[in-house]
Amino acid sequence: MNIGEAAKASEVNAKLIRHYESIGLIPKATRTDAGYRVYNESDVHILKFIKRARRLGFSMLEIKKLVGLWQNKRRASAEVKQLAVAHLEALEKKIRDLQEMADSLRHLASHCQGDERPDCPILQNLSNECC
Amino acid sequence: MNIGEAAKASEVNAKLIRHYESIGLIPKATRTDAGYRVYNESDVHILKFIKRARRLGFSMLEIKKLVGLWQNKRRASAEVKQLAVAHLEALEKKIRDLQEMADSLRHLASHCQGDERPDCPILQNLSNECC
DNA sequence: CTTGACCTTCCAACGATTGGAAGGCTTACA
DNA sequence: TGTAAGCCTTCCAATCGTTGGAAGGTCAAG
Repeated sequence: MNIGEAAKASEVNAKLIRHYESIGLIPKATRTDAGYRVYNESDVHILKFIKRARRLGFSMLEIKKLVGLWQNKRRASAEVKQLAVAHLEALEKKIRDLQEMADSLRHLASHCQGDERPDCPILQNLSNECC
Repeated sequence: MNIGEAAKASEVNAKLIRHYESIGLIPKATRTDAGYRVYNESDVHILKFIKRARRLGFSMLEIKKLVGLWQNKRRASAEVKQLAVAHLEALEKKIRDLQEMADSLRHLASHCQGDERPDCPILQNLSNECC
């Protein structure tokens, strides 16, 4: 399987696969005589694993650790859970932050007439010394 | 006021002020003979405006537009509101996405024993062909 | 006159991904 | 056998907002 076929099979962009190799997230692929990267089902499996972890919002560093734990048959599930919970808490914090922004903005927007007149509580708020 | 004083007054890092100038978000500051940037209260006001807009999650491009609208006394509040609502919707979408990630992860983590044994539904899920 | 605290510019990094350019390889078709 | 399309390769750059450092000039106090 060359990189294009592996990309199709894993649904991970070929460029991204090379990138993952360059940052050491996946091992260096073996090459054909012409220098083409060669992949097998197992490599595709790792790529799919990575893609799913990305969908859960894990960072590359976290995924590197997850892949390591995944491939270590003797890992303790506590290690995985700790990583997952830490990430979960980061996600929840980010959600709270965004929620706060959205709430403020919703409040401001709801008080703005949104017509042709210049008066605008949104700009007033951004402009105000207070708050 | 030199850049350090303006930074203190606006609570915007001096490096960031230079950066904002370089991307055209704020006008080029006048200089002393020695080349030092000079700021006044009005500049600090703009910087505070920018900082508050950042806190609401607006992008630099959006803030550039907001500053323009803010300084245009004849703007229609509808223009501001449109910008705000578009950003609000983007925020809400991001929140939904993160919420989905968090929900999935919470579900997985809750089913993981988190002990010394290797069995781990989190890794199983990431590894699975299905889903 | 020196020291330290400021200022200047330029260059680079973060994280994850995407894009392009320039060149080599493979495959299919005339 | 030639050639053209469509792969592959590497390298470099851009995104976004911010932060960091290096190397050098300036200012104010001791």
